[in-house]
Amino acid sequence: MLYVVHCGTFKSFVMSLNGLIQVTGFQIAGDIVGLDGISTGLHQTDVVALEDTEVFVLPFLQCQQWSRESAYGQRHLMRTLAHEITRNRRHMLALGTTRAEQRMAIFLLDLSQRHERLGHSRFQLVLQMTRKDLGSYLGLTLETVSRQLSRLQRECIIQVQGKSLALLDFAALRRLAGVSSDCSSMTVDSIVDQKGNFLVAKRPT
Amino acid sequence: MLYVVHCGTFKSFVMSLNGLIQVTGFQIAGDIVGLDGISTGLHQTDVVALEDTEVFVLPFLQCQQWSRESAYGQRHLMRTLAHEITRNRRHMLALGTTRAEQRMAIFLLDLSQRHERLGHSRFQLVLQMTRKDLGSYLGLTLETVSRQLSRLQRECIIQVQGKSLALLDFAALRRLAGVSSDCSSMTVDSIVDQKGNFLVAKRPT
DNA sequence: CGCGGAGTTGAGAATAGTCAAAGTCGGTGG
DNA sequence: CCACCGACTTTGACTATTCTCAACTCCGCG
Repeated sequence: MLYVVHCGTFKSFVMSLNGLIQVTGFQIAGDIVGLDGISTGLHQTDVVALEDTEVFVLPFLQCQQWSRESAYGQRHLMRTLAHEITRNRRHMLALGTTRAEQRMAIFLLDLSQRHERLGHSRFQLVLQMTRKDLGSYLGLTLETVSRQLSRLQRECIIQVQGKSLALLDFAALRRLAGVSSDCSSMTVDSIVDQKGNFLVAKRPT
Repeated sequence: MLYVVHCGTFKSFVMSLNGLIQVTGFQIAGDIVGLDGISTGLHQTDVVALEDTEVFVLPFLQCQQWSRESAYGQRHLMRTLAHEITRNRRHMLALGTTRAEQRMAIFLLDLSQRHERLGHSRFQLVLQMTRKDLGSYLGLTLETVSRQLSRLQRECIIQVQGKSLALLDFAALRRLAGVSSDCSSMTVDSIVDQKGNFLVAKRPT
């Protein structure tokens, strides 16, 4: 099953056998839940609603049929999957190369942008997730999350009041995030070498 | 274009506008390169060969056609995409929840396992990537990578000699990795709550 | 009013990063 | 064939960031 979020917020997370949990994303209206199980029927990701929610249910079978019958449907499905992959890549980049403050800034900008795309304010939003969930998503402890938020508030970049949040200084946030927050505009193409060395050594004829 | 690796090793990485680079994976024989551009035709990931390599080229169009014409082809394509997603999720879990030592152990076990699946030794392998690439992949600096390898060697768990590597003590490696290395065996299904709260609040009729 | 979960804050510890120096390896050209 | 060069690696000392543990506060709810 796929689930298309109609309203509300979800968190999705993976769990390892030894009980470790990593939140892999937060889904709001328009997002799709359950992509990872699309072929096997088995989900490796769990999902929990963070507030009252509504979803549309989309059975895999129907999805596959749609994809087979219409070029548009196929294209759309693959685009969605590919988008999920690049989204995850960007998050990995954040987890692997940035510090707590920068990660937080990237997250806030991303959330704001998604809110805006839904027709809501980009300044005023609600953090439905707990600090712990947010920490897990960002690869930080809940204390570090709390401290970062406090710090951003002290510097008058945001204003936090429990779960409600106001973004006061986008310029500062973007500066902290590095330009990297909008790397979605990247269109680097295909198999290219950094230094002009060999790329694809040979192609079998 | 999709590229199926026939022999050799690739690294794939994403680059943010400000020049930060994160290696997102290493591909060996049997792996597929270029999935992220499958629908848009634009790749957000670059790929570089780490040694002499051969690849099979698979145009998107052909791929889509195959998928449309055969249920098996479609299933296979989606399975591949979904697998890529879960693989990335697992890596995110590692990046977000583990320490350097544990990450290194997980990586070594994973590499060994993939080698074995190709019919090679699971004890003896070659790290084609530089320490810097490996560090980038693991979200660590190259110095930390080097130190971790040295430490594992000092404890007689592995033996390193430049790029060639021998795994001496799998039990110890698995212990360090936590059981999490084989979370591929997880079959948790679908939308489930942690505490038995609501899951999907409502389903539109 | 008191309880409990969530959040904040502080102090000290641990982990990983930074900077710097020295060592290794492989390849190139004299 | 050997010396040298550059890229890669190792190691050490020091620093910065983040984690851990713990106390305390805030808020919603019975």
